[in-house]
Amino acid sequence: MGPLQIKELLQQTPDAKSVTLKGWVRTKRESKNAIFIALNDGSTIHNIQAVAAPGQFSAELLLTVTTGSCLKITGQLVESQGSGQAVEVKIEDLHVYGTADPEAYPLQPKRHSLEFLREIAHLRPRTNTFGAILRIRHSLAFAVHQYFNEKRFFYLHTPIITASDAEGAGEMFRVTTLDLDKLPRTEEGAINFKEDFFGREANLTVSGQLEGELGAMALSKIYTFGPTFRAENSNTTRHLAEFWMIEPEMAFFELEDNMDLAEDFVKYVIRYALENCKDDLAFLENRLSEEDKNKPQNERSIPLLEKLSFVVDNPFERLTYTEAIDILLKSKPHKEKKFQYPVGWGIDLSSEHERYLVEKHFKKPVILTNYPREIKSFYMKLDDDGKTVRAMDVLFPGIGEIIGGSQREDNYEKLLERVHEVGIDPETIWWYLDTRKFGTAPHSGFGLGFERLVLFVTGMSNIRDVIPFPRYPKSAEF
RNA sequence: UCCUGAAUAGCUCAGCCGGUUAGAGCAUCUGACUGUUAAUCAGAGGGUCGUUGGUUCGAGCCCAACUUCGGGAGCCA
Repeated sequence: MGPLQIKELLQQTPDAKSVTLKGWVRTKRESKNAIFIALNDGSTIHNIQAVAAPGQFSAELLLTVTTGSCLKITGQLVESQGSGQAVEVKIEDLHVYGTADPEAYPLQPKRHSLEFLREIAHLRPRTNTFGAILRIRHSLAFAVHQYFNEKRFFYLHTPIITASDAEGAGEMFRVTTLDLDKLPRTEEGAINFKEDFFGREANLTVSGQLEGELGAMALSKIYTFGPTFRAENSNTTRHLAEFWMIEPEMAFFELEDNMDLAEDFVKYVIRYALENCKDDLAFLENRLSEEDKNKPQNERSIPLLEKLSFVVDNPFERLTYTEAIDILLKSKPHKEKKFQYPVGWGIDLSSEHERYLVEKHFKKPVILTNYPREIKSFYMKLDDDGKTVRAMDVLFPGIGEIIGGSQREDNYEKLLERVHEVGIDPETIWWYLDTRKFGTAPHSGFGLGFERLVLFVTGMSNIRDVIPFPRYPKSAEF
């Protein structure tokens, strides 16, 4: 099963047993009586210190041990003579797997900007910051599956390629095998997609929800967790063209059950990270507070662990859209005309409004419900007043909307009416409408953008830094 | 896509009112020192200033376009 990793070795008792280390050099320090090599293999944020005696190895060999080079070291695990670490490895044999020319290797032992690291996304996982982020990302993904498994949800694999263009969740990436230089035409001159691979137009999915509902109407509780694609020309710190989405869908869940699940779920995965990623979170918290030292007092943020614990330990604030509008109308920024966009019943809340509610008024996560039907999707269940729908958005400080969900319209006639209203051809989603024809049931679900969750938990500020290889307009290098 | 700011050494930045040979810190290399902790001290090498065009006797600095990046907004998860 491979050699012991540094994470395990650091926990062992230093009894001079022979061990093998494999990893990448972070720093090398040479002194009169000893040569110190800090080695990291990504299993933990911590490095292990390996020590050689001067003259033990040739100068030529030592010259190739530079930051970024990869080594295999065998030696004895002993108690460290220096302070700063409990154990270290007394080197007996040293082999260089791969060198890293210090003049050419871009990661040197100094602080680099996140913007620069984005340009070298193939190497940035080797930094402390990205190592921590990627390990936390893994733990959160694992917690997602563990949570749903414990709650008896089934993991449903919804298609990545879809022929449905009715979801209305955004611009789509086209999938085709047609020769772009020689497009087949119909007699009318339009592109003839009958000759395309699927015999029709196809795209990358923008959401697995509609297929998720099909699963819920058979298995009762399902969730999806997969990549999602939006061809929007969005250039922000919160959007990606390719991102991972978690979408549970539950039969016999009403809006309140949906909210309970969303809150419980988010708290569970954050708690999992708090319990299982202590070292990485502590590193990121420290990194953030170092950054904060350069900021004026009033712009400093609360420490990361404190922020996460607060979210886990306190109930989310729940209120209706109508109540939220009332709060905004009575708010100071509205009275002083500080809002850029006008406030009034019927508006789609802009991020300044959401930020006011979450960050200024309630100072905690907020769940907004019962939005006007006009600003929400066709599949959301109409309230009895006919004006609002059973929608819910979970808003997080600094992130904005992290979850969007609703109770779904389960009445065939009402759903069909909405389909016509928003201009969807019912023929294209006949299979979706069939669920309301055959054994319809009240059901609910929501979607959570995984990267936004990772953004919140790591305290990072740009979504491009919480996915290994971000995809966004004009960027698909790696 | 819109608004706004930026682009100078490997990285992070400074560069005065347009004027001789473009500076610093970190990194790298060399030396000294040291059971060191992203060590410390000294020295060295390294850039034609994003691209194109323009204004000018003269442009890193002024103007225009383009490209890329940051921040904000919209769309959303």
